[in-house]
Amino acid sequence: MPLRDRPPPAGHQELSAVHTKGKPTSFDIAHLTGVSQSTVSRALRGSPLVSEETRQRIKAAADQLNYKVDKNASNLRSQHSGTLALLLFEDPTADDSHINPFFLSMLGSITRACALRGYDLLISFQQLSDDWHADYADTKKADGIILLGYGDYLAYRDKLQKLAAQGTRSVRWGAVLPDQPDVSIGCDNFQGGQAVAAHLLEQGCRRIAFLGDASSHYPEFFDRYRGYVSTLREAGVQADPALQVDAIESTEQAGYDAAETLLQRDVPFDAVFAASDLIAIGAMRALADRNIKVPEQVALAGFDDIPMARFLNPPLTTVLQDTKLAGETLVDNLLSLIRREPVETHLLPVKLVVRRSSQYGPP
Amino acid sequence: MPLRDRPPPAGHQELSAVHTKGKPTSFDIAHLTGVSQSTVSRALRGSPLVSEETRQRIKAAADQLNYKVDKNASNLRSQHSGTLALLLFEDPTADDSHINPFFLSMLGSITRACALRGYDLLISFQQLSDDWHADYADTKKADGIILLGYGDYLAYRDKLQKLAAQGTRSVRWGAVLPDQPDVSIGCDNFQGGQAVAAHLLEQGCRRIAFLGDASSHYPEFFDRYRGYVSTLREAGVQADPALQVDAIESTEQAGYDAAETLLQRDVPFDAVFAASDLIAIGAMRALADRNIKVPEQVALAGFDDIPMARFLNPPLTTVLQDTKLAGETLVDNLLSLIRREPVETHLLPVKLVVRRSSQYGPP
DNA sequence: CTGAAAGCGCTTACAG
DNA sequence: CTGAAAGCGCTTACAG
Repeated sequence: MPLRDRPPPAGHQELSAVHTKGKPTSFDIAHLTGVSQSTVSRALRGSPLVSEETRQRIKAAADQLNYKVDKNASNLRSQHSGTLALLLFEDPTADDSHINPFFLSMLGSITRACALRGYDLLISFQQLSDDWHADYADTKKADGIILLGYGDYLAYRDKLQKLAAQGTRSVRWGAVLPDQPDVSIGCDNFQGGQAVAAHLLEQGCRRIAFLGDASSHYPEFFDRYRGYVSTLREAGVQADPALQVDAIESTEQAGYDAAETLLQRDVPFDAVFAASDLIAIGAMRALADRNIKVPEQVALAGFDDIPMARFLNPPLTTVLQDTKLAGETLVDNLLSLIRREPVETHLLPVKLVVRRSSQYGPP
Repeated sequence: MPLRDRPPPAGHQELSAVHTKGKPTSFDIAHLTGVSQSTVSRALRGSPLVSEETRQRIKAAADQLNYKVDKNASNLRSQHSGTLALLLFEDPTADDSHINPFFLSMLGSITRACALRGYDLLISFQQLSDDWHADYADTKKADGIILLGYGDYLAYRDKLQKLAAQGTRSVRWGAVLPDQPDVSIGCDNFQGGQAVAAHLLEQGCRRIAFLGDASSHYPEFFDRYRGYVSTLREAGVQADPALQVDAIESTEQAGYDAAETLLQRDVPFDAVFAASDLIAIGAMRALADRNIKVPEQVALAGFDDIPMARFLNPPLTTVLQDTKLAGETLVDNLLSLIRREPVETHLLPVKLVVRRSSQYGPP
């Protein structure tokens, strides 16, 4: 009652018949080298239980037959996949080929961090409305999930809860909040907001508008806003509610619209702090459309330091988030989680990058 | 001699003991619904062999237990993975978080195309020097591979050959060449080069420089170059070899350096056609550093239409590659290959996008 | 339409 | 250090 039709009857072991069909298996290597299949498996995975000489012979045979371990089989047996999944979620956008460049940078650094640690990366773009908890980890395609995206936190929060309840290992890029159900890693948005406000105050601005949602729906923007308010207050400047306009979508269009709204309110302002670079770009266009000069009439700053920020006209002052460190931190913490080690939330440092958009006078 | 310790002895079938340990399996669903495991498997995969009533019961039980098919097991058994792999290869770059934005767009559209067709996407960034043939397909983690990247074609050509020899199904984004070992899909670079040249001639330019490698090492650039030369010739303008400078790396720095080289040659030119937008951005900076005005003194055009092209100062005239269509075409053709259907190479249309960088006078 | 059985290609106790 | 066996959780002939 054999479980498999191979191995062939003894005596055939040295025959090259093993080449004939399909991809070679560990049994083929075993026949070729005259050891058991278990030994082949051990040797190839670097087990110390195999003698050096045997290992060499087995590796040589494997190379010769171009043998590769079948991951589906090894994953099934060992119950882990050596794969992480990246879920990039976003508000549904009309033009679907435009992803926020900041997330694209993150994606790059996450991919590299995974590769360096010997993990593969599955990637998936999801609408916030999708049932994205029900995926990779459940089907055993991934050992853990990295969540990345802007969106209404209160709307996807129960999805996070569900993920956690199912025991799915996940880390999320985002604000670090007191009562969150998951592990999150984010940059110090509060400090970033402070840095921008301090810089704009230094430039002599006093009526600094904020473009971006300032509520717990968008905690990252909210923290940036709070940092800005706190620094203004320390400087004895009152944050005028008429100078805050929502721009929830972190797109150029949302930024344009928010700036328009601000302009229509007809309250004076001498600076604009946009909650993201994309919003800043839209605001820049709205100001240009009204012939308002940046930085001469209005100073402008963004957040993220996406690649195009330095190529804008004028180049955009913004807050650099270290995406390389962020990607590595996300991956390392997820791997800790997978190994069932204790993990804490992290707050990564940010750095103000001053460019011409916020500086009065010539560069 | 049971192959598994479950199912438990008859009579326990209705017990909720199935919940107790780990993730549920198809056997758990079978016990719960009183059918065989085979039927569960069939029902869940939508086999017409199962009665509607049974299927409903099984689905309900599966939902209740939050059962998900283990992909490792089903992939192992059915010998396909429902996954494609994307290999993004690039010349080694110092700063590893900066990927060519054009490829990032492609990545987005490929990801979406995969999702729409029910496939998962593994992604991996590779150095050209790596042995990247030896990966996903061999280990059965992916059914096929999409190759994407700039690089020295002659250098990675035998890797393609090796891939093909191993029977790995793959498609590549790139130039469509006569004797290539694989299926490639690319945009009509020749026509794009023609369009740029025709436009610049129309603007009155006669001494049009070309920044980018013009050899079979970089077939895409070469095709753009050939399109440019052919259109010049048709207009009775001789392409001056002194006006062509290599910029093999498709980075801003390479563009800057190429423009510098051109300027040092001290030959007159009234336009620059950069083989990619990144090269054009570098050239723009080099020209600005010498106080040469674009477009007043030198018209400038790029290729790719990366997102930042329209935000440059001045906005960059360039050639739009339809990344959405490109991603879909790549995925569809790879799926055809996997189904062993005949597949041909494709040439996708391009579109000239005229912006201020190439237009004399005010916009 | 349904079930019992085989088997995908590994890893990992277990025994020596 | 090595081998024989069990078993990971499915899919898919095969038989009814």
